[in-house]
Amino acid sequence: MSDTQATPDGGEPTPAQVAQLHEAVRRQLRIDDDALGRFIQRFGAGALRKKDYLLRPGQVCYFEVFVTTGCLSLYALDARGHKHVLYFATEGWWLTDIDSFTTQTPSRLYVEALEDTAFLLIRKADKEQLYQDLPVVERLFRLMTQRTHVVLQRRLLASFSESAAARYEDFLTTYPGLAQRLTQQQVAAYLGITHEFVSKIRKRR
Amino acid sequence: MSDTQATPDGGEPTPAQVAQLHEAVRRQLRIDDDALGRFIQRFGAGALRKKDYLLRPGQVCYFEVFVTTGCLSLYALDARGHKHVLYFATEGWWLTDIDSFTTQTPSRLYVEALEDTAFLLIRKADKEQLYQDLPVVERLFRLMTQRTHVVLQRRLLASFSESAAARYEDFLTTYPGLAQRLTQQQVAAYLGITHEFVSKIRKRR
DNA sequence: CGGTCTCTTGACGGAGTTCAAAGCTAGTGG
DNA sequence: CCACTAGCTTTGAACTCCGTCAAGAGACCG
Repeated sequence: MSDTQATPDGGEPTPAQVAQLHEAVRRQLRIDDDALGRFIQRFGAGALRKKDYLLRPGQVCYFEVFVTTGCLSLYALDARGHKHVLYFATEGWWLTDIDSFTTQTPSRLYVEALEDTAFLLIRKADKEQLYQDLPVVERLFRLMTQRTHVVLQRRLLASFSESAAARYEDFLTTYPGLAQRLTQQQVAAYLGITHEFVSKIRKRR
Repeated sequence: MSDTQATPDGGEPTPAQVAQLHEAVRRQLRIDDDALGRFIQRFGAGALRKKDYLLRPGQVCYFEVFVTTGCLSLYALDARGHKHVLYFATEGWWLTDIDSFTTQTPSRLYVEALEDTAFLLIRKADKEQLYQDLPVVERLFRLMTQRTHVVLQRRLLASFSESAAARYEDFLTTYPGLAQRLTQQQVAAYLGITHEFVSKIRKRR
C-alpha cells in the first residue's frame, strides 16, 4: 500500500515545465519578463506515481499545483463511501483544495494521481509573498479563480437540470480525449452516478 | 406586467447603506479610510420592487450589486421551464452573473427581486478603474471570489451526495430565517427539486 | 497462468417527478 | 371592509430515472 504522505516537490523545474507555466500565465494576462521570472522562481517541481496521494482528509493543503504531465483527481468520499470528483487536472491545469489552502484548516478531500504525474508546486507562504511583492499576481489569481467559479456554476446548474445521459455527453465534449484516459468508475464519480449506470448509458446510444 | 429593463441606480447611497458596505469590506481585509472612501465613491444606489427584474437572459450583466435591504434571486430556466436558483442575496450579500459580467457576453440568467430591495451598484468600467487605481481592490475581490468558490464547491458535493431532505435541513441551518421570507417554490428551486416534494419532506419531519 | 480490477447485464427497489384536484392565503379592487 | 381571484400549499396515484445487489465476462499485471 502506498503511504499517505507521498512524494512532493523534490527539485528544480525542467525548462519544458517552465515554458508550460510561462505560457499558461501569458494566456491569462500581460506580464513582463522580470515579474514572470520572479513568479516562476517560487515554484518547485514534484511528481507522483499512479495511485499515490498528494492530499488526504485531515491534512492541511499546503500547496497549489500546476500539472505538466499526467492527471490528478480532486475528490471527496460521502457517508456511504462513494467517491465524488470535483475535477480532474491534466496538463496545463491548476489544482488545490481552495477551502483548506486558503483557511489552512484540515481538508476533507483527496488528491490522487490517476497516472504518473509531474507538476510544479507553490506553497502557501510563497504565494502570500508573491501577493506582497507582485500586484500582478493578485490579478492573475483573481482571474483564475473567476474562471473556475464560472465553470463550477455551470456544472451546478447542469447537475440540477440535465439527465445523467446528457451530462455524460457534456463531459465527452467538454473534456475531449479525457474519457479514454480514465476508467468508467472515475467518469461516474465525476458525473455523480454509479459506474453501472454509466455502462447502461453507453449501451443505449 | 413589469417591464424588462427595471429600475437601476437612480441616486446617491444613504449614510446607512455606506456604513453597511463599509463594514462588509472591513470584514474581508484591512483597508485605510482614504482607499475605502475612493472605493465607495464608485457605487450608485438602486432599488427594485418585488417581482421586478434587474437582469434577463440575452442582456449583458453590466453590474455587480451589494444588497442593503430585501432579497434578490439569481436563477436560470432549464429546457423544461423549471427554475434553478444559484443563490439568494439578502442584506450584506453581493450578486452578479460573474460569467456575463467578466466576459461581457449575453447572460442566460435572471436576477429577480423577491421582496422590495435596495442595493448599491457598481458598473464594469468603474470596477476596472478601481482595479487600476487601488491594488487593495484586486485583493478584496480575489478574497470574495475565493469564498464564494468554496461555498459553490461544498454545494456541488452536497448535491451529489446528500438526499433532498438532508439538503433541505442544510438550507435551513445555513440560511437561518431565510425560509420564512421565501415561498416553498423558491426554496425548491434552490434545492433542485419540485415544490411538491418540498411539501412532502416537510410533512415527514 | 492466477488474481485483481474493470466492465456488462439483469431483477428489483426507492427517491423524486408528473399530473391533477382541492384547500388555503394574501393581495386587490370595488 | 368584504369579495374575488391568483398564487401558494397539500395530497395522492402512477410513473421514471437511477441505485443496489449479484453474477459473470473480459482485461491487465505480476
